[in-house]
Amino acid sequence: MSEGRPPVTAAPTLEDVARAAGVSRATVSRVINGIRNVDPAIQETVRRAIADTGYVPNRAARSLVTRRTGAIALVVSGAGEEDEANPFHSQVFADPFFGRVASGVVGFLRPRGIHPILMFAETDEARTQVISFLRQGYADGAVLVSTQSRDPLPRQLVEAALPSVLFARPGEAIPISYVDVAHRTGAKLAADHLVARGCRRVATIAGPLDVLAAQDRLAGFRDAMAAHGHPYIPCVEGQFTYASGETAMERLLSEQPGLDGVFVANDLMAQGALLVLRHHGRRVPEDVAVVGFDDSSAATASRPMLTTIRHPVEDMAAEMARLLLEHVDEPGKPMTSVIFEPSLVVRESA
Amino acid sequence: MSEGRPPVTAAPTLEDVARAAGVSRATVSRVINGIRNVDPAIQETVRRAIADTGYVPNRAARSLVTRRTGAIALVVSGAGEEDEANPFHSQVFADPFFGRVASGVVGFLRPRGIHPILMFAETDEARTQVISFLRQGYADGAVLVSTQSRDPLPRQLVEAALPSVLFARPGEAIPISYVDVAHRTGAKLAADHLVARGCRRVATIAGPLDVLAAQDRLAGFRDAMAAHGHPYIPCVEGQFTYASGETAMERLLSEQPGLDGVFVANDLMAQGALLVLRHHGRRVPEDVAVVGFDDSSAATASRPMLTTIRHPVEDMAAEMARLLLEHVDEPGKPMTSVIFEPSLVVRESA
DNA sequence: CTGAAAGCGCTAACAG
DNA sequence: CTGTTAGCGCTTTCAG
Repeated sequence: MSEGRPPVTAAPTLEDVARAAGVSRATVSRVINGIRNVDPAIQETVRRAIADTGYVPNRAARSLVTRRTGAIALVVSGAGEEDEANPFHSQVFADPFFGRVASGVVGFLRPRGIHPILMFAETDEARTQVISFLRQGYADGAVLVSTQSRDPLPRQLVEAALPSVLFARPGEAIPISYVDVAHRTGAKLAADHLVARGCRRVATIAGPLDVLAAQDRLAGFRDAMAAHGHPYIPCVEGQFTYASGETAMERLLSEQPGLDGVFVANDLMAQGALLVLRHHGRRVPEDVAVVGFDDSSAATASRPMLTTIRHPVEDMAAEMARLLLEHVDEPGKPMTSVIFEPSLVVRESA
Repeated sequence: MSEGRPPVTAAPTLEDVARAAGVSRATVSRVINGIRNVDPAIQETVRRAIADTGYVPNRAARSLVTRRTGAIALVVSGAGEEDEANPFHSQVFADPFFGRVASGVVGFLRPRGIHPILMFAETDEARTQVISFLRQGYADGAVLVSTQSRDPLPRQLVEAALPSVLFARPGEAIPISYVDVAHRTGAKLAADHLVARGCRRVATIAGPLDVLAAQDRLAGFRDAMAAHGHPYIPCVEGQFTYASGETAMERLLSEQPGLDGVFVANDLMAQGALLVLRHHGRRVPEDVAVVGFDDSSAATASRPMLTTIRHPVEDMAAEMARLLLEHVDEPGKPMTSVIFEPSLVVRESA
């Protein structure tokens, strides 16, 4: 606008602002960082100078001295059947669960002006890259959602002393903070509901049993059913995917043709199961009652809509981010775990 | 292990490596950055020293001097019905289209050691934040997927001279690179198929008409049908969501009870439409043929499986990332557009 | 082919 | 309350 503005080529620096305001760099720095002890009048002058020059702080320079980047990584770790046409990250995005976690993290971080760096770590090489990436100072820490309990990344993060928080209890006992849901309580809710409905021949489709959550849901369900007088619950293992739900239901039906109730360890598999049930002419919930787990978008998208166990994934993810920020701000902070309680959502399928 | 390693507190710097290798910082810097003109023997010594000290370059220091961050932003811009329980980012993650874009971007970037920063820009405030964020040097540029044609962000990016590439042609004519698919060709493919099947009373469910892609699909479909001798094609506008597909189909059915074919502007809406059709006892494809668009996961998840128009979203996204990297490396590079050709995928619904 | 030296833009003591 | 002074760790001329 006026000729006072420097050519667009070089971005204005603190120095430029200081000169324009007739103060020192330090003073400008103080007002930018909201440190008090700056004369209100001068503050005003400085602010105007900032606006006039169009100054924007240089992040690299700042983090060089503060040793903080103000960024955090959202890493998804796991195994997944690697395959040219269907790489790991693509599988991850296809799972509504991941979307909810990401959404919760973003929802918490964004009002604080921070945006997550998205990383995937499905191979040893990728995991090494993640660690090295963080050590280079691309981010101050990581929130991690892992899809298998044998994942070595949590331990690697701890060993590298990188602030991090997990979604779900780690497979091995290591000093790291995490958030989780009371899977067994959720499974019990499902069992109680099925029994209350009058189901007598109940089976279950579990998740992949190398995932702790899947183990807990299965164990919790069996325990609760045992308490109701049902000592044996047939089980088929799935992979938490739609297709594996179909396959599992198919098998369950052939092995237990008389079943009248099934607890499925997640909604995606339950959706697949529903389809197979219909194919076989079983009415849901009249002939077979189905209870899912997660209350994901699949629960309301399927027909009949799923009765399921809801856990507050977004809230849990937000808490995970909150904990991470605490650990970043306060390196000595002791580890914590935050366990959320699930609840039963009754819809049409049971 | 040995007492030679410094206490874990301070990360080793170039200086440390140089000392360990008995050379200068400059030399170490050269071997790290793969600059030739370094004696092979010294190179070896330096490499060993790097390994011994566990040195990792400091990104902030590097980008302070290179003026490059080595990071790029993946920004999703748009409107979306903001609502406490269902914020924009959560809607985005629920759409399989976004997952495919993200997956394509990640697939391209990851082998190159770069990880995207995820940002959402659904309000003016958020958009300003995105610009300021980029100007601060959090990333070297942005790939942008926008959900509405009036989005001001593309222009803002151009004005701020920030390297960026769009997914889809911008709503206004501005000098910016983008990738897109030939929507009209895709719509024509659908029309041809429906006509070839013998459909005579055809209607369409369009996407939100403030989205260019939706406009093009509708116009392309109508043009092609006109060429086949069908001058008038009833249309109901949807929002590219599952629920809006249901609503739209419901309306179409009441207004055009005799229809025997429908082109739905994306798979998610088509999935909703399928459900309504079944509800009303119409067999698909026998009574009503349905063609979707996208070939997203919804296409194979719905029953019957969708006949749809496939476009290579992942490839397009990868190309978008590739273009961005080019623009970052070569600031003067002229703008380009890359248009991909769609194809018809015949499954069960038509 | 290698080293010395000059910053990149910012914050954080430390004086005043 | 404000200015001066050191660097943060790295790349990059410029000499040698």
